[in-house]
Parts: sequence; C-alpha cells; structure tokens
Amino acid sequence: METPLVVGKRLKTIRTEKQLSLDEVSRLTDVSKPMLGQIERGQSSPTITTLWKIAVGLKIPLSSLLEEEDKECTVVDIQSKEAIVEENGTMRAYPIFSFDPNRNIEIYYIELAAGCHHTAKAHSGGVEEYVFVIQGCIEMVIDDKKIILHENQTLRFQADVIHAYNNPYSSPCVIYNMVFYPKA
Amino acid sequence: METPLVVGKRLKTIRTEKQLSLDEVSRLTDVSKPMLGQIERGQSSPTITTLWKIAVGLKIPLSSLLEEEDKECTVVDIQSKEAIVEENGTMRAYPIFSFDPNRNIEIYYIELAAGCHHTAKAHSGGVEEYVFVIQGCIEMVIDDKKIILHENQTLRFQADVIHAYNNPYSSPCVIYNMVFYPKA
DNA sequence: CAACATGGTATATTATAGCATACGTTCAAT
DNA sequence: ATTGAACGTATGCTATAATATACCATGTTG
Repeated sequence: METPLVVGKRLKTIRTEKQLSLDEVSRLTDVSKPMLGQIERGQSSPTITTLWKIAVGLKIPLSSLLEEEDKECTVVDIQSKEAIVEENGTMRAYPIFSFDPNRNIEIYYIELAAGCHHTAKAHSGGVEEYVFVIQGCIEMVIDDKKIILHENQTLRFQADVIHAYNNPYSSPCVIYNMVFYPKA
Repeated sequence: METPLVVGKRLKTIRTEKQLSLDEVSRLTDVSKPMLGQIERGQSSPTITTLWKIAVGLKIPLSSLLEEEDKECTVVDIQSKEAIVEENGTMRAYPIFSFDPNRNIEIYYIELAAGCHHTAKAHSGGVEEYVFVIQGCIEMVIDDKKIILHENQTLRFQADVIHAYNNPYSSPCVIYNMVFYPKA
C-alpha cells in the first residue's frame, strides 16, 4: 500500500490526455476500475502483468508508465543528505543522487580527511567513473596505476578494476564522484 | 501464478552474468530469496516495487528486466492465426503481430471481400498507418479524402482521423496493414 | 566418511494486489 | 426538484505476491 513510483501520476496523465474514464480504461485493459483508481492514487503497486495489460490496452510503451514525465529541476542540498561514513570517519560520502534505474547514474559528494585511504572493489564491466577535485589533492589508484589529481582537475576511468581514493596529504580533500552504469 | 513476460529469464541471465547467488541478490535488493527464485522460474509476477528494488540493487535499468534479450527471428504463419471477422463476414483481419509495449506496432493481414466497407474511427494523435496492397484494389478514405490503391502500391497516412477501408470492386482485396503508435 | 558449507527449492504464513459490488458525487435532461 | 446517467471512491472478499523457515541437493574440507 505504497507507491514507489510515478506510475500513478503517469497513468492519470495519459488517461486524461486520451479523455478516457476509468470505466473505459477498465474495458480496454481488462483491469478492474477500482484497481486502476488505486494505482492512480498511489495506493497500490501493480504487478507487471497488470502494468502490461494497461500498456497493451492503451497502446502505449511500458516506459511511458515507468518514467517520470516532467524533467523539472531537482535541487539537492548537500547538507540535507546524511553522509555515509567509512574508514574510521576519515571519509564522508554524501549521496547526492542515488542510483535510479531510469538514469543509471550515481553522484556523490565526498570528503576525504588527511590520511584517508579508501579502496573500492571492481565494478562490473562497463561502469565508468568521473572524479572532480573541488578542494585539495587526491591520489587515485586505478588497477595499480597511480594518478595524482589537483584542484580543478577531473578524471574519467573505467571502474571495472580495483580502484582507490587516497588522501596522503596533510589537508582535506573534497571531490565529486559520478558513477555511470551501463544501460544494458 | 503465471509469468507474462521474460522478466524471469532476464533476471536469471543478469544474475548469472554478474556471478551472483540468490542469497547475494537478496541481500543487495532486499527482496527475499524465494521470491527471486519464483520470479526467475516464472512462477510469480512481481510488483513494480519489487522490480524497482531489484533494479536498484543490481544497478541496472528497468528496461533490461522488461525487454526481451534475444532478437531472434519470429516467423508467423497467417494460417495459424484466428481471424477477426467483421462487416458481416466480408472482412477478415489476421493479427500477425499484436500490440507489444516494447515495439508499439501492430501488423494485420486483411482480406476484404467484394463490396466490403469498413470504417475505423480516428486513433489518437501520432498514430501512423501503412497499407500494402497485395491483391486487388482498395479504396481508402482518409478524413473525406478518397485514395484508390492498386496491387503493389503502398500508402502511409496519419490515422488520427476517421478512415475507411472499402472494396467496392467485384474481386477480393488483400492488404497488409501496419499501425505505429507513438513512443511517447 | 562425517561435517559443513553453499546454492536453490518446497512449505506455511502474512501482506497486499485485484476483483465484484455498492455507494456518494456531479451534471444533464425532463 | 427528480430522475438518471456518468464518474470516481469506499467496502468486503479472494487470489496471490512476498516473507521467514525449513529442506534437499551438491560440493568441499578435515
């Protein structure tokens, strides 16, 4: 009894655009009227069979029900996010945008205290990362290859190997980190 | 207790590609191990919340779970399809490919007996149709505009208006009809 | 061989998706 | 007003999605 998605809003938008009543959609899709209403109101999380029946009945792609409609702006305040703290408190990662199956991207704001060493295991094939250095210096280790990045420098690398984010220096380091997951 | 989709196969493929056990996927996705197993075996039609949790946990787009993997050939025998009979038996429409939310296309093989008149109401905006004349002649009426098509001729038109498929001639007419629904 | 893990399945129970029916609006028509 | 249709919502019930637990294979390790 909880909607995790914008399916309801999308369905209602599509239905009103097509100028259909719940009864008509019910007849077209062979899904009961109360169920359609509950989905629209976000009171039910439909099964994929139901979703499929709706898509077939309305002659629409599934994506139009699963993807959000409005590409409205989304402003995220770093302070509003709770940090993931690791490496004895020397690393604080703020998930700005968590993974979203419609975008396949993660964005973190990461603070590495002086002396912080963080090693991440290899992602699966096709995963690509970007590192933007905002403040201080960072020593990246990509599969045994060491790369020093300074403020205002950016790195892109294939993250399907072991990789480390180290700050062996005496001042803190701040970076943005983007992780791209392959669409397939 | 019936799977309408290839979700199960896709999930199993992705899981084995990533070399994960059901236990590991369960831990990553916060979906129970038996449920994952049932989905893979096609014994359960997951809700979109569950599907979403799986997609987030495995860092994959939803489409990779909903779209079929292999673009293998699909041969359809017209004889194997049951005709939709209308207009007092003068029109027989064989749905070669029914609407599929992943493709947004319908394909019909249609036989119009001599004297058959069939009028279809307007589709919603963006729907486009093609007519391939295989045998005989057809008189198409697109929003009051009359078009005569002969054998080996093809027509494309915007189907968001009333349109008719008429055979005022003395010999039967056979066409293929494709209907494209807009992706958005 | 025992002992133990590991990966997948069966069993029993709970939560909820989905349905049929009935209800309360709103609006148009007489 | 009053009937009536059309539309969406609330109610009660059934089917099934989802879980926790226990089970059975297989394969290791001593």
